[in-house]
Amino acid sequence: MKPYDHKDIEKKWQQEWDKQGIYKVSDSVLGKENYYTLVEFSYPSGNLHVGHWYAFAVPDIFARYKRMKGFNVLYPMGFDAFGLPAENAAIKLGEDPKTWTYKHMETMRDQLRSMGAMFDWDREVVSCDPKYYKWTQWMFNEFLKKDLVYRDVTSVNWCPKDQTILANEQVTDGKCERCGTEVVQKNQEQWMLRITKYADRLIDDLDPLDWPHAIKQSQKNWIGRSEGSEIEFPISGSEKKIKVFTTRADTLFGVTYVVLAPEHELVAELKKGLVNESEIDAYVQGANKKSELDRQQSKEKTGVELKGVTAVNPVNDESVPVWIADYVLAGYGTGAVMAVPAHDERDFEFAKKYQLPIKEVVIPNRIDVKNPPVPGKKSQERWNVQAIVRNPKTDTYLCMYSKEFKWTTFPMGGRESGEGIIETIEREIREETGYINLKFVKILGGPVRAEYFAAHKDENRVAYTHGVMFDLVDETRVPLLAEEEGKHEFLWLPKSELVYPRIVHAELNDWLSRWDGHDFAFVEPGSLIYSGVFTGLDSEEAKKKITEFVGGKLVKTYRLRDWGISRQRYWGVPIPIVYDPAGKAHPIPVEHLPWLLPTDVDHTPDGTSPLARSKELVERTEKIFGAGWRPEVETMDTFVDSSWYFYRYLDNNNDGVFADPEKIKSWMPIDLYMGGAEHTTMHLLYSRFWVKALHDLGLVDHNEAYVIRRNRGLILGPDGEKMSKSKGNVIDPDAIVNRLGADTVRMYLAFMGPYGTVASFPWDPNGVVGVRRFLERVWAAQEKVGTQPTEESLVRTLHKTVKKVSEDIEKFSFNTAISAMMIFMNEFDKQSTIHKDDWKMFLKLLASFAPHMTEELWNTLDEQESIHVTAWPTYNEALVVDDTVTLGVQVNGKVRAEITLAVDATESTVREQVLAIPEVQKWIDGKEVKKFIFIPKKIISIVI
RNA sequence: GCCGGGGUGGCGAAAUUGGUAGACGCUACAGACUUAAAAUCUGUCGAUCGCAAGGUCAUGCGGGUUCGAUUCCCGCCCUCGGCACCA
Repeated sequence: MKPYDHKDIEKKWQQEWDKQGIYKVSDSVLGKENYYTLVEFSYPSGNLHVGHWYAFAVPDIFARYKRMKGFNVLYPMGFDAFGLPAENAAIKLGEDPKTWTYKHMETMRDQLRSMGAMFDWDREVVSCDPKYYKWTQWMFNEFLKKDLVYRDVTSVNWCPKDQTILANEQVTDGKCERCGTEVVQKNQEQWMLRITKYADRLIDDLDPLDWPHAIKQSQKNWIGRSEGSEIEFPISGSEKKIKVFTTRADTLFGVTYVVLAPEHELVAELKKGLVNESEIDAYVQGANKKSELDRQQSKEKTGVELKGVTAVNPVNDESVPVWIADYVLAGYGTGAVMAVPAHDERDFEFAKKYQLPIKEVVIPNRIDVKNPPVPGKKSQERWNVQAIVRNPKTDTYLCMYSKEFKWTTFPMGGRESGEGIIETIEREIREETGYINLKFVKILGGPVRAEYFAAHKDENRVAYTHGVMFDLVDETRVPLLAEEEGKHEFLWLPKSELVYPRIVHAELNDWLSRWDGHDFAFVEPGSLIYSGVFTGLDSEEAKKKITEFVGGKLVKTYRLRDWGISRQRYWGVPIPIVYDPAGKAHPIPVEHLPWLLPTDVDHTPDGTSPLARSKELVERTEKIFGAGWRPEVETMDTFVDSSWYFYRYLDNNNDGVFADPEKIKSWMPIDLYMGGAEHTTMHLLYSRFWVKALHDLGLVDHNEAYVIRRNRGLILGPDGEKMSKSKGNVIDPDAIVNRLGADTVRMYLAFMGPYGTVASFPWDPNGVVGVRRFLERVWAAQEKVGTQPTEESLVRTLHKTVKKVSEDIEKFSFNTAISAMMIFMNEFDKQSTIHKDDWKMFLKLLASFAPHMTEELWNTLDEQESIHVTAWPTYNEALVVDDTVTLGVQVNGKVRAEITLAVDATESTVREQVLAIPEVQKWIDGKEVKKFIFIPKKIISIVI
């Protein structure tokens, strides 16, 4: 036997497979169903790291398995080749971005080939190839026709020194990462895509997808649909109105001021001639300087009043002051809010800081669980006060137990008309309990509404109750009223025993939360109060009615913004637009596509878009469209490239269409899409939008591209930290492949933990050696292959292994599949021979994990065909079911013995046998067996 | 703060979704082979008490449901990831 020389074997078979073309994928194969497995294509950064191996080599196991299972599997590979790093290299090293990119792709192709994956390289897609971006441009024009593309002004990061727009990732701590200059916000006209038009569908269509819950949730939050009202506040002495968006129209009576975002269009007009105009200017300028991120990071709220300007609350004609503050975002809702400090935490904080009034208009609404309202009884509205009387000496609280109704209450009573809260409750305490020397402590906030049935009056009550706290000064008591005498027992209870519903007040939990006296806004829905005719309504109902009453509109708003795709960069898809001499934009007709990226561009930044420096581009434009015509000089965001690349794998050479509709129909939607969790709200959302847009254009017949989505985890360095050069914990896959082989590396990655769950796994240099040891044992076992029948118990193990490995691969539990194969080898080591056919069966299981080594072993068995085109083995059902099973025997829930029984044993046949086991006898110890539980194939449990 | 994952030996992890917790691998220790080392092979390996048989405790913490809970319910703690003034 030759030693296991992975270098030889891997090189040999990679060449051989190439020669035989066993990974060429046809669009249809008779009798086979198409199966499309996809992993996000990668950026050609120049070097394959362990992350790439994890991303591509492990799903290759799955793809190979599916193929052996009889599917026509497509598992393609390509490059997301436009992007910033190539351009940075051009600026820094003076290298041409295209040369740089193609050089890196070449290196990476070699490295990817070393994986021994089943990529069909004939289908490769490269997003910077004009044959590809021709169709990116074509789609842009199709979207333009359908009004999905428009031009708008948005703010961008601008470095005044480098005279260039910066991506968010090029800004660190508000400074340009290249030169350290403070970055400012600049308004810039951009090409926008109307992704917001699809906001509802992007949310609603998520439900049926087999995607991780986490992604669905994040996308929903990211889109941030919220339903509310738009309400207009007229400005006193002006024709203008401030339109606000609110989700809490029910709190309209509680508005005490209105706030505009600093960028709000009305600010410039309203500030004119105000006493504090300069202060306002300064504030607006300050806000402009800060990026959105900075603004959100400062915790302290700031603002400035538009002194002299007032807005009119449309619901009650009250005048309220108008402020500007940067906690209000120009880009969300209407850029203006009505402030209700009593019911919104941010408004509350702001109102406290600037001493603005706080008006409570929504109160908690409780329905007593113990004495709920009785239908049919008459209902009475009451204003009540409850007293929480503390005895400071014992730290206990005064409660009254009613002998008649058998309930415990605080001293309480109804307010007579005209009577004050304190006055009322002091009277009630005196009359009901006799205590007279009390010290007032505080009122526990506003009233709480509660509905209950008052048994002593046989009527339903809607009570608005205040809570008041007192300390007992001394125990002096006066005689009770005659009618109160003997009705109650008085209890002094510690705070821990003040629990609802033991104390029957439905308001109790509200008192307890207000107890420590710290103020907060009541942001929950509740019942309206001090709200004119709307008083008593609950929040939900009031939202609609109040909006209607003031002539407002019920609207949906989204956090999601339209997608700005313009980039003032070189290395991207040129936006296929030209401007006529009057400056009007025209799409470039399809016969001139691809609209090529010019090559005569100097990459030194000079404040213009690089394409603007191309002479050739202008000449080309004038030649085609006429004198005075000018080209668009912007390129597209690279997320556009990756929004549709999966169609191009299906038909990557087609010059007449982005992909043949028949081919699209036969492969799409993608059966399985694996990738990184970092793409949750960008790539996965953009491409969903893109596919829906193509669908609406009638170009594809599916509405979603990815049926199953799984996110993979992350491989960490041996120290458990993220790999990084500065930490010196980077694992170079090339070196390990060289030392231990591709089969070992891909199999170890699969063995580290479950795939398809977001977790992180530290690379263990010893662990990978362990996998290599396993492969060595398999290699050595070829010596034992013969024509003698295999020992029966090993055959059984083999068939069980087939079952287990198949099931585990389906679940992406490659780690346990490998473990099952290890168990088989452990069994096999005890035997001296195995029959050739059984050995082949095992090799097939291992083939998708260790494609090179198994091919070599397969080949030595005089097989002509590649192992990878053979069929996945099937197991014999009779061989995987055992006829006996070992069960634990529990006595009072603790396992005390084991028993091996026939699988079809029944309770009646085993009962005597189980009770006779000495260990069981010992624990029963003559006691009565109360219960005998027999769960076939699971457990026996005896209760004594 | 909000949303979403997670917390199981010295480590990576298993556990048919309520049924004998820790499969498989790594590490460590002991032994065999060797002049020696590496490699390989054999054995031990959750904690604790015990000479042993065996007992007790153990799946982040505290409760609950159940004959039985890593799994279900309630309340906490910790941790990782994402988002964060969204009106």
